[in-house]
Amino acid sequence: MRQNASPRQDQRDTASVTLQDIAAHAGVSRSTVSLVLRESPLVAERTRLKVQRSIKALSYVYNRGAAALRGNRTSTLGVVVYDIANPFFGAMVAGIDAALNREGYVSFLANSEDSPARQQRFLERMREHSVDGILLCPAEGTDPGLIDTLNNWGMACVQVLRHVAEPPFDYAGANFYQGVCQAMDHLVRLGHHRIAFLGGHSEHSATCERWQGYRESLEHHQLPYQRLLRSTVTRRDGVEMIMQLMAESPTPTAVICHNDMVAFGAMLGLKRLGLVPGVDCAVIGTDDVEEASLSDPSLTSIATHPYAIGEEAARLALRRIANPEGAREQVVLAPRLQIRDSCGAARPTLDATLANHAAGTHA
Amino acid sequence: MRQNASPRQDQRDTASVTLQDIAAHAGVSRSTVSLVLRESPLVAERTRLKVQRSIKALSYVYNRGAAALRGNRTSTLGVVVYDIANPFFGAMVAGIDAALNREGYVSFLANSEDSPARQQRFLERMREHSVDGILLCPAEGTDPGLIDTLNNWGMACVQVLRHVAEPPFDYAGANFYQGVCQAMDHLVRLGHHRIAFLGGHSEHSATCERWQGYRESLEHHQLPYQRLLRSTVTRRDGVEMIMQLMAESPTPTAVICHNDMVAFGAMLGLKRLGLVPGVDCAVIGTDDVEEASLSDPSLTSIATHPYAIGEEAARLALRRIANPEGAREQVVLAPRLQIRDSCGAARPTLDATLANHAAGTHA
DNA sequence: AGTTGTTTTTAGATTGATCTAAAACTAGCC
DNA sequence: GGCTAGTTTTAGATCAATCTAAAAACAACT
Repeated sequence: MRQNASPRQDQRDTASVTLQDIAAHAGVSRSTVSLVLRESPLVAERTRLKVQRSIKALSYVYNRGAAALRGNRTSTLGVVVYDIANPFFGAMVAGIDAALNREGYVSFLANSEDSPARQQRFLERMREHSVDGILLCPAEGTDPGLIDTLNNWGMACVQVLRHVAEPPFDYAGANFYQGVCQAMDHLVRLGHHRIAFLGGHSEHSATCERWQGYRESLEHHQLPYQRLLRSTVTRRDGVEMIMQLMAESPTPTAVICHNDMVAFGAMLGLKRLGLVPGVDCAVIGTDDVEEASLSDPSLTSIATHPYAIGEEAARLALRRIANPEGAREQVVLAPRLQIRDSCGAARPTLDATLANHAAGTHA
Repeated sequence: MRQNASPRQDQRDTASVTLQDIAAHAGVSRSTVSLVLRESPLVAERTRLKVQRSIKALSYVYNRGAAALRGNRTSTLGVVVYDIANPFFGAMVAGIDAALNREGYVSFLANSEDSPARQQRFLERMREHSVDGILLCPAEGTDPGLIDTLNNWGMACVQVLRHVAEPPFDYAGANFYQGVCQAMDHLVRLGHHRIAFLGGHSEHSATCERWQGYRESLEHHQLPYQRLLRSTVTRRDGVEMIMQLMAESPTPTAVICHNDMVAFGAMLGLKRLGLVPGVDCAVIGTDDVEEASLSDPSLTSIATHPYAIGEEAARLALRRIANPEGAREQVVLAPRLQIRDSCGAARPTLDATLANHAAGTHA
C-alpha cells in the first residue's frame, strides 16, 4: 500500500497514513513519533514541533485498534441498560456520554431488555472487543457471580442503579431509601395516615431500598395502614394498581409510586374514576422526569438525578480503570423531594377531603 | 506472558489464550485455527471438530482488535443522535440495537445535543476506532459535505430521520409529508376549517416535509386559515404556542403538532385555559409514543414507528458495508394515523362546538 | 509408478502501533 | 581528550490476528 506514495493523492486511502510515513517525513524514527503522540516528556521541544508539523501535513489518523493491540487500553467502555426507551435511562446515558467524552473515552451501548441471556451475549462481545470497563444496570435475574467474572476478565465493572453482587463492589445510584422516607415524612406532615406504595419488580436492590423506606417509615410514624403493591413499572401498571386500591375499603389517601411513569398512570386512573389527583388522593412519583412539571396536576416527585448518576458512574469507572486494585466505591446521590401540586400541599380543599375519608374507616 | 504456561492456572490472565495456543493444543497450524474460527469451508470436518474441541478446552476468547488490524472489518458501528433523553430516540436506538445484535455487530453511541462540534469530535473518534459505518441523525447546522467526507473516510453512512446531503444518499426515516396529509384529511373530514401547525426547528428535512404536507393540504382542501408556528419541540413549547393561538382571533379548531411532546403541551395549555382538548380544540400529535394512549384525553397521533426506523437504518448500513459501491437507498416508512379521543372524532358534542366557532368568523 | 487434479494445510509476511533496552548525543568536569 | 551523568533517539521485538502463495496430502486416472 505504501509503494505508490505519490506526494499529492490524499483522497482515497488517506486512511492508511502510518507512523512510519510520519517518521520518514519528519526525518525521525517511528518510536519518536509514537512518543510525540502520547505526549511523552522524553522528546525534545524541537523534534516535537517538527513531528507535529508532519502529522498535520500528512493528515494522519491515529489507529486506536493497533495501539490497543500492543498497549492494554482500548479507551472504550460497555454500557448495559435494560430499557433505553425509558427517558430516565436516556438522561442517564446522556450523563455517561458527557463524562466519557471529556476523557476521550467512547462507549458501546446495549439494551438488555431485562434479559440476562441478552446481557450475557453482549458482555461476551465486549470481552472480544476488550473494553476497559463495563457500566452495568443488571438485568432482572442476573447471577451475582457475574460481577466477579467481569473482574476476572480484566474489566472494571460499575453497577448502576441496581446492584446484585456481594458487598465490596463499585456502584453508583440514588439513595432510594432516603427518598421514600422524605416523601413519607412530607405526606405525614400534611396529615395523611393511609399511604400506599405502588410498584416494583421483585427483589432488586433498587426496589428493596424503596420498600424498606416505606415500611420503616410506617413504623416510625406508627401508621397501621400498609399496602404495598408489586408490579412492573409502566404507566399502565399505575392505572391498574390505583383502580384496584380505590375499589378496596379503606382507600388510601396518598400513594407513593416506584417511578414517575407509574405515578402518571395513577393520576390518570384517578381521573377515570372521577377523582381529582392531589385532592381525593395525593400522588408522589420517583425520578422527577421532565414531564413531571407539565402534567395535570403537576407531579410531586422524588428527584433522583439520572444525568448526574450517569456522570458519577462513568467517572467511577475511569477511576477504577486507572487503579484496578483500589478500594471499591459506592457513590450514592441524595434525592430531593420536588414538591408540586399532585400531593395537594397547595390545595385548601385537601383537609376536608382527608377528614371525609378518614371518618369512614378509622377510630 | 506465555512462558509460565502452567497447565492449570486459568484464573487471572485467561484473557491471553491465543490462536497459537489452540494450534499447539490441537496439533495444527495457526492458519488452520483461524480458518476454523471464520467458518471457512476449506477445512476438513475432522480437523474442524478437533480444533473446536481445543477452543472450548482452553476457553479461548476471540480478539477482535487484532483481527480488525489485519482484516478490514471491525464489526462496529457509530450511532449519533441529538437527544437520547427523548423516548422517541430511545425506541429508535432499541431498534438499532436489536438489528445489529442479530448480525454480531455492536455500536458506539453518542449524543450530539444538536451541536455540530460535538458531533464532529465524535465522528473523528469513530474514525480512529475505524468503525465500519455510521448511523447519523445529523445535528442542526450540519454541513451537507459531511456525508461525503465520511464516505471518503471509508465509512458507510446512513442518515436517519433527517437528511442534509445532496440526493444520492442512504437514508431511513418516516414519510412525514404523508403523515401530516393523513391527519389533515382526517380533520377536514370531521368538519374542521381552521387548522394550525405547531412546532418545528428550522430548515431540517424532517420539519420541511411536515410543513410542506401542511401547506399543500391547506391548498388542496382550499382552506384559507393558515397558522404555522415554529419553535423547539418540547412540552413547554406546546403549552406556550397553544396559549398564543387561543389568544388570537379567530382561534383554530384543530392543531397538528410536530411531535407528541408538543401535543401533550398543547392539551395541557388548553386545560389551563379551561378548554377541553378534543372538544374545544382537536389536537393531533406525531410519533405515537407509548404515553399517547394513556393521556387524558388519549392522543390521536401520526405513528412513525421509531423502533422500525432504527431497525431499517441498521439493516441498510449493514447492506452498504457489504456492498460499498451499491446504489444508495432511501427507506421511508409509511406512517399510520392512530385515531383516539383528542381529535374529537368520538365525541358527539364536537359538531356543535365547531359550528359555534365557525359562526363567529367566516361567511 | 507417474501424472494430474483436488482438497487441506501451512510457513511467513503483514497490519500499525507500543515497549524494552540499548545507542547516540549532550554537557560538565577533571 | 577522556570520563561520567543526563538527556534524546532508535532498532527490533512484540501484540494477535489475517492473508498470500506455496507445500503437502490425497484420490483418480492413465
